[in-house]
Amino acid sequence: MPVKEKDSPTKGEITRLAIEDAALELFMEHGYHATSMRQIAEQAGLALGGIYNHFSSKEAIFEGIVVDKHPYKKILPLILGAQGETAEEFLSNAMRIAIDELDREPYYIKLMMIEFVEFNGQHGAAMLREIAPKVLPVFEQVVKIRKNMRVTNPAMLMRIFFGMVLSYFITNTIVSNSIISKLMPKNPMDVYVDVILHGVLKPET
Amino acid sequence: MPVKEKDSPTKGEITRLAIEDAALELFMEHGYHATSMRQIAEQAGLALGGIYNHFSSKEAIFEGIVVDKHPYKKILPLILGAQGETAEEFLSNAMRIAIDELDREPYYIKLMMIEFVEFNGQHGAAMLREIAPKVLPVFEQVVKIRKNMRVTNPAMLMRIFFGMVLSYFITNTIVSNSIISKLMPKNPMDVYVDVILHGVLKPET
DNA sequence: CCTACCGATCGGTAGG
DNA sequence: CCTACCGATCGGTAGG
Repeated sequence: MPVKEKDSPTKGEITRLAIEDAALELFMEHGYHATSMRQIAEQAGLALGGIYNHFSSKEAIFEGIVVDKHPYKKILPLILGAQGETAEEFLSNAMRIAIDELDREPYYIKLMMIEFVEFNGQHGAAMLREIAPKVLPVFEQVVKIRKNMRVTNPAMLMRIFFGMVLSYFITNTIVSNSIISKLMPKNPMDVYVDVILHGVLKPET
Repeated sequence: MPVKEKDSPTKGEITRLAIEDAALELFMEHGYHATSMRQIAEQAGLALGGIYNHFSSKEAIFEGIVVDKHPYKKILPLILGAQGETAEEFLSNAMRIAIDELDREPYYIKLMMIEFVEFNGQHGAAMLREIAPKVLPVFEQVVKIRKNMRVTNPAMLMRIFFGMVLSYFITNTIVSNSIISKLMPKNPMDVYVDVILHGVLKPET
C-alpha cells in the first residue's frame, strides 16, 4: 500500500498546475490572444481535449493563473518581516524586497500588463479589491510611525510605492534591449530607491 | 478648376489615415491580436481588400501607427519651450506638460504596452534608438545647469522621468476603476511631481 | 477599391 | 484523457 500523504497533490491537481505553467510561459512570450489552446496542450503534455477536464475555457486558465500565481502572497510576509527602525529603512528594505522577488520571478509584471492590454483591467480591479485591505494597513503604519513624511496619505503612498516598482521593471526591460543601457549606472535599483525616498534634487542647504 | 493646395492630403493619404485611426481605436480596446483586419476595414469604411492598397500587412498598420502617432513630436517642443529658472521649476513644468498631453491623448501609453505585451518590445527598442539622441540632451542640460542634484547621470534621470510618467498613468487607470480612488488625494499629479523632486520623506532638519 | 475566394487555424465539443 | 470533428473566423490574395 502506498503511503497516503495528506498534502500530496492529486494527479488532477498536478495536471492542472502543468496546464497553468504551460499557459503562463506562452502568455509571457506572445500574450493571451496569440496563444492557442493547442499550444498550451502541447506544452503541458496532453491532448487539446484534455484541458477541458480542468478548465472550462481559455479565459478560465488565465483567471486561474492570476489568482494562483499572485506574488503578493509571497512578498507581503517578507515585507512585514523586514521592519526597519526608521520609515526610511523600512521603505528602502520593502522596495528592495519587492524588486528582488519580482526580479526572480518576473512573470507577474507582464501578466498584469497582459491583463491591462487584452482584458482592459477587468480582473485587475477585482484583485485590488482583495489585496488593498491587506496591504494598506502596512502603509498606514508607516505614516503613523514616522511623523515628518512628505506623503501622508497611506493610499497615495501605496500607489507611489507600487507604481515605482512597476516603473522600474518596465524601463528596465526597455533599457536592457537598447544601447543606452551602457549609459546607465551599475546600480539603477539603488538610484530608484534613493529617488523615491529623497527625490532627484538635493535639499537646499 | 479646384484650387490645388500644396499641403492638402491626397485621397490616398486620407484613406491611409482613416485606416490608422480605425486600427488605433480597435487596438486600444482589444489589443493587437484580438483585432481583425475585417473590423479595421469596417471601422475605416472600406472593404477588407482595400486595406492592402495602403498597408502590406496587419503588422505594417501597427508599425505605421507607432511611427506616425508618436507623441514625443508634440511633447518635446513644448518641454523645450517651458524652461524654468531652476532645475526644480523646469522638471516640474516638464512633467506636468508630459502628463497633461498624455492625459489629453492617452492612446500612446496603451500602444506602448501593447507593443510590450504582444511584440516583446521589438519596435520599442528601435523607437528609443531614434528618440534618445534628441531627448537625452535635455537632461544633460538639466544636470549641467543645476549642480546639486542627487541624480547626476542624464540617462538615469531620463529613465526616472519617463518611468514616473508611465507609472502615473498605469496606477491612475487601475485606481480609477476601484473603490480606493476615494482614498486618494484630489491632486495625485501634484503629489507625484513632488515625490520625484523631493522624495516621500521630509528632509531631516 | 471591391468581390469572392484560399488554406490555415481558431475555441470548443461529442463520444468513447 | 484522447480522437475526430464542428462551425466560425482568421490574414491575405487573385482578378477585375
